[in-house]
Order: sequence, then structure tokens, then C-alpha cells
Amino acid sequence: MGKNRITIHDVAAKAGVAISSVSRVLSGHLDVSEKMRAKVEAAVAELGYEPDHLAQSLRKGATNTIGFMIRDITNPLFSIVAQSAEHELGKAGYSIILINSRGDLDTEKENFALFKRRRIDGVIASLVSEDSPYVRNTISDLGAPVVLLDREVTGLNASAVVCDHAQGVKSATADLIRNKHTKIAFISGRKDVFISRNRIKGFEEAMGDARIKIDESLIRLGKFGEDYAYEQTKDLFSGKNPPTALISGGIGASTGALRALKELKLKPGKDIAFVALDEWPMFDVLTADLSSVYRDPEEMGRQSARLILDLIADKAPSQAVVPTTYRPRLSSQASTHA
Amino acid sequence: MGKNRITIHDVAAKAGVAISSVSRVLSGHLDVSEKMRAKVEAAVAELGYEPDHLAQSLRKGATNTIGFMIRDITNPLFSIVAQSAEHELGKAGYSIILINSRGDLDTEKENFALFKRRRIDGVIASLVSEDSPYVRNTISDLGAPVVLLDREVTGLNASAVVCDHAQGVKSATADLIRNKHTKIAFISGRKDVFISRNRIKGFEEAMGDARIKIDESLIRLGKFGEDYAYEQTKDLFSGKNPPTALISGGIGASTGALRALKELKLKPGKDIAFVALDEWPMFDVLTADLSSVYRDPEEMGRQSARLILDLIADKAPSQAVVPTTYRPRLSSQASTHA
DNA sequence: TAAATTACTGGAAACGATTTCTAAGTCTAA
DNA sequence: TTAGACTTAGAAATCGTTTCCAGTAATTTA
Repeated sequence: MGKNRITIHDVAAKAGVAISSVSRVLSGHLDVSEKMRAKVEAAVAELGYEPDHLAQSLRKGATNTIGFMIRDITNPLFSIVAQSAEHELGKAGYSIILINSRGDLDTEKENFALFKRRRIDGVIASLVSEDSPYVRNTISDLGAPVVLLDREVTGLNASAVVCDHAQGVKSATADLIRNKHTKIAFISGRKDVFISRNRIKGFEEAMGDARIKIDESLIRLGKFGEDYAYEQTKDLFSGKNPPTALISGGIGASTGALRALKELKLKPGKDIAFVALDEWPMFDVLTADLSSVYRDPEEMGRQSARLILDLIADKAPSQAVVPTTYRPRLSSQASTHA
Repeated sequence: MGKNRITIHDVAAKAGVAISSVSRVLSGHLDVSEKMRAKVEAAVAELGYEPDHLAQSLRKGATNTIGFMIRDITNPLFSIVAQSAEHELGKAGYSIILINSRGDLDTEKENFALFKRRRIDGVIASLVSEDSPYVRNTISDLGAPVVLLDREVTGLNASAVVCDHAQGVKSATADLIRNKHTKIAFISGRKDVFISRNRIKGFEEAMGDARIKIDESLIRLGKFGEDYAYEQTKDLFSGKNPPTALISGGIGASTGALRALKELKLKPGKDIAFVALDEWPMFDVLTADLSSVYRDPEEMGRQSARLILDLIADKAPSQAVVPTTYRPRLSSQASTHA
């Protein structure tokens, strides 16, 4: 078993025609007589023939495959992006190869090499690294178009889906200020990546508008992930004169912050005001009315699919901006207890 | 650009040898002289040659690709399984093509056809359908080994990763009984699939051991998903003489149940006892001390990777059993207020 | 020294499709 | 009746590898 793969030869033999004729019938668009078409189609149906995608790819030079690389598939946000992109690309006849970089630069490099060997038609990636010579080299060496998630990229054959984090963060911050908060802490990832810079920009704008001087000691931009946020939250709220509000960036960070607050017995919405950046599935049910800044991951997936298909069709690189919206709930309504 | 793909011919030309020699050096295992090896390796390095995976696959008849099909990548449990399997398979030189069936039987069929065309070396799948003639046909027609998640499969070239749901549910039920609950409601998915049958088995065993007669009206095995669980929860707790405890099966179902309880103003752990089957990420932080029956999704991923690699290596099909453990927290400790 | 291994290398045939090129066949028009 | 235009079908090249098969040179054995 398994040995009996049916090839175009078998179909040709059965129909009593040349293999080139079979190919012509199947691809449709050339002049084929009705009789020929009927003969071939009968043979195809009888044998249950399906063209070998591998051989097609080799000949045509296109694999109809998109590489999808993320730092953490476990992150619900990204898994939704992946799902949505997969669905969208599937409609266009593309499959996706999913691969994880686990936030590791070396793995990321290896993955690009893998994509190259596999002759991927395009890549959608949420990179570990920011725009850098290394990224530029890798991408241009890849020989296939790239769509980056939440990265600003300059030049190159690359498009990007970026989120307007600033907008949502600004609204959230403004709301906290409206509730008389001035000592607002902010935790997010590394300062040198787009997403952090963009978030802090929204924060600074809102503070600037209200003419509140920012206390730099309350801004903690170090690493993404739960542990860092946990430590920083503990630190922020353990000292004397602690902040009265906290904005935490990213799902991991929010988790860490919430864990720390729980241990400190500070209840969001009561003892302090809290805003999470990004939501996760079942957000409204499973958490205690947390306010958030939301971005639509399905939209991100759709846009990234659209952009990569455009690049494959040789259109010029472009950017898609996905908006963010502030969703006030109870957790941001704690009063300042100054 | 892009046109300048470097092939084995270029390497051979540069090194001044035959392409077969280049292939031999690269694959290593045949007799090659030191001089030849040096020449070829120099040429490879100089040109930056990387073998074309496509051509290799065509020639060798193996694609080093595993199809991973699930009903919903968004389900955090499955996304962790996928991640873990991808990581494990990656070590063995395999990539995964991720594909979603969205719980739809027709899509599932198409996906299998796609896998076949792409000459996938193996498939790991969480099927919509249960063991049935259709499944048997599809799988045997696929011509590649299959590992099923949480399905009992008989015969065929298929292995399975199954979870011992019964064990965890039994412990959970026993704990509820110990706390004097007798009217225990149970919500899960379709009765004809393994996972539901297995869960209810654990429930029945615990009830049997305690010689409590099961009130069938409290057992709701209809569909997977949030909506069904929501409706059933509302129904169960709206009548007079409602149950005092609830076990809900699956992440979606638990969400629906919790949403309904929230609307009914019944607090788990206070007004009723509640146990969720399956956890989701950040379970302990983000929810209010819910008791659960836990299974390790990473282990499921690892096992499925192991099983598919075994099948590819022509070993006999087998089953891996992943245990479940009851994790009592506050939500199961509500007293009966009979 | 001749014969028989052994070690290595090059050429060519797969793998399974698409596509270009060429030849044969059909049909119309002079 | 035959030249020319137009279809249609088949042969062969191609994509980039691996692998089988010979063949040559070097080494060992009788």
C-alpha cells in the first residue's frame, strides 16, 4: 500500500492520450477538443487522480505556501491572527507553515533559512528583532516577500501590519486622568521595539495634554513577559507613595501584573485603577471587569494575508494600520485615595 | 532578483566535478575522497548554496512535513498542543502545516485532500467526526500515517493520544460528594464522541461508588461550545430545586457556564460548587479560584509528535494516555444549601 | 605480473508534473 | 487539386535533486 500513487502517466495511458494533453485538460486554459476533454475527465474520475503538488511546485517555481513565524503561538492574540490569516490564505489556495521562534534570535534565523530552503512564496512574521541590518539582510536574502507584524520597516520588499497602539493608550490614559489619577504607572516591553515606543507615545500625549509631568520612575520598559511585569508591579506598589493607577502592556505583562496585585491584596477597580493592553479570549467572562485597550486580531490576520498576496502579485509594499479602542470597564474606575 | 537561485549544477561547475559528486558529499554517507570533499565544500561555502527542499522531496518521496489539523486554533489548549508538537517535530527535521477545520466536516475532508496532494508524511488531527466509515476511508486513502487526538480508533494505520478524562472527573465528583453534594449537574459535548463518553464515565463511577442515583435531567450532553453550555446552565439553575454543583466540560463550555452563572448572580464557590474541565492559560491568575480537572497540553503535543514519528519509522500503531488531575480550589467548596 | 578487489567519479535515469516546440490533421479558398 | 491557415496532439525539455550503473584508477592478492 502507499506504493500505488496515481500519476499523470496512468491517466494518459487509461485515456489513451499523451500526458501533455492530460495536463492541458486539467489546467483548462488551452485549446482542447470536447472529445479529448471527455476522455481525460473520465479517466481522471475513474482513477481518482490528483495532481502532485510537489511536482507542480518544482516545475512552476511556486509552492503556494506561506511561512508564518511567531514568537509564541500560545499567546492567544497571535493564535487568532494565525487562524485568521490561515483561513484567508486558504481561500486563495495557499497553505501556511507555522513555526515558532520562541523569542530566540538564533531560532529566528534558522527559521528564515528553513523558509528559504522550502521555497516559501512569502512570509508573515512577528519578529524578535527590530529593524536592523541583520533583518534587512535576512529578508533580502530570502528572495520572497515579507509581511511584518507590528514592526516599522523601511525600504525592502516588505509590507507591515501595524497597530495604532498610541490612540487607544491615549484614550485610556486620558480616562484615568479624568478620574484624577496623576501617578500612573506604565509597564511594557523593551523600549527599542515599535510596539513599546508607540504605546508610550500615546501615554505621553495624554499626560502632556493634561500638563502632568511624567514621573519616569513609574515607567518600566524592560522586557516582555510575565516575570518582568510581576517584579516591576511588586516594586512599584511596595514602596511608600505608590502609584494609584497601572497600565500594563501585553497579555503576558498583564498576567504578571495581576498576579502581583493579587499577592499585594490590591484589588483592581477598588484599590487601584488598572488598564490592560490587549485582551485575551473570553476576556469579559473570565476576568473581573478589566478595562482594556483592544485591537482586533482577526483583522490583523486578514490584513496580513491581503498584504502578502499583494506582494506576491508584485504590487508595491504597503502598510495596513489596525486601530485600537479603549474599552472602559470597572477596573479603571478606582478613585485615587491620595 | 530572485532569478539567481543557486543550484547543485552551479556548485558542480565551480568545483569542477559532477553533480552526483556534489550530492554525495552533501549527503555524506558514501565514499568520497578528502580532496573531493574539500573542493565541494569550498564551492558550497563560496556560493552559499542550499539544497532545494522541493526537489529533494520529489526525488526522495518524503516531504518532511506533518499536517496538523484542528477544529479551532483559537482554543488555547490546542494552540499549546500545536506549539509543543511543532517544537518536538522541528528537532526531528519536520515542519508542520497548520490547518483549521473550523469544526466543519466538509472542510475536514478538503483538508485531507490537501494533505494528500501535498504528500504530507503524516497527519496529527483533532477530528470533527468520530470513528466512522468515512474516517476510515479517508485515512486509509490518505496513504500516510495519522495520529488522532482524543479519539479511539480501531485498526488502520493510526495511533492516538487519548486523555484519561474519567480519572480526573471521578476525583472531582468524589470531592463534590464528600462536600455533601448529590444534585450535581454535568454539561459537556456530544455524547457520541470519546471525550464526552469518557468524562461521563468518571462521573458515573464516582456517583456509583457513593451509591447516589444519577438524576438524568442534570446531565446535558449536547454540543461543544459556549452557547450550548450557556443555555443549559440557565435552564438548570432557573427551575425550582436546582442542582448545588456543576461540572462543565471543555473551555468553551466553561465559559458559557460561567457567563450564565454570572447573569444568574450565582457565585461559584459560594452559591454553588463549580468544577471546570480543562484549564486555559493564566487560569490561576485570571479566574476566581476555579477548581479544575487539568491535562497537560504540552505533554499531548510531545506524545503526538512521538507517535507520528514512530509511525513514519514504520513502527506499529499505538496509544499514548495522558493523565488528568483534579485540582481543587475554592470554587468547588461551596456548601450545599439544601 | 596478471587478476581481482576496492575506492572513487561521472553520466544518465528517475521523481511527476508543466510547457514549448513540432508535426500531423482538418478545413477553407483559389 | 493544392496551398495556406488553423487546430489539436505528441515528443521532448525542464524544474533541482538523488541514486543506480559503469568505468577508471589505485590497491591488494594469487
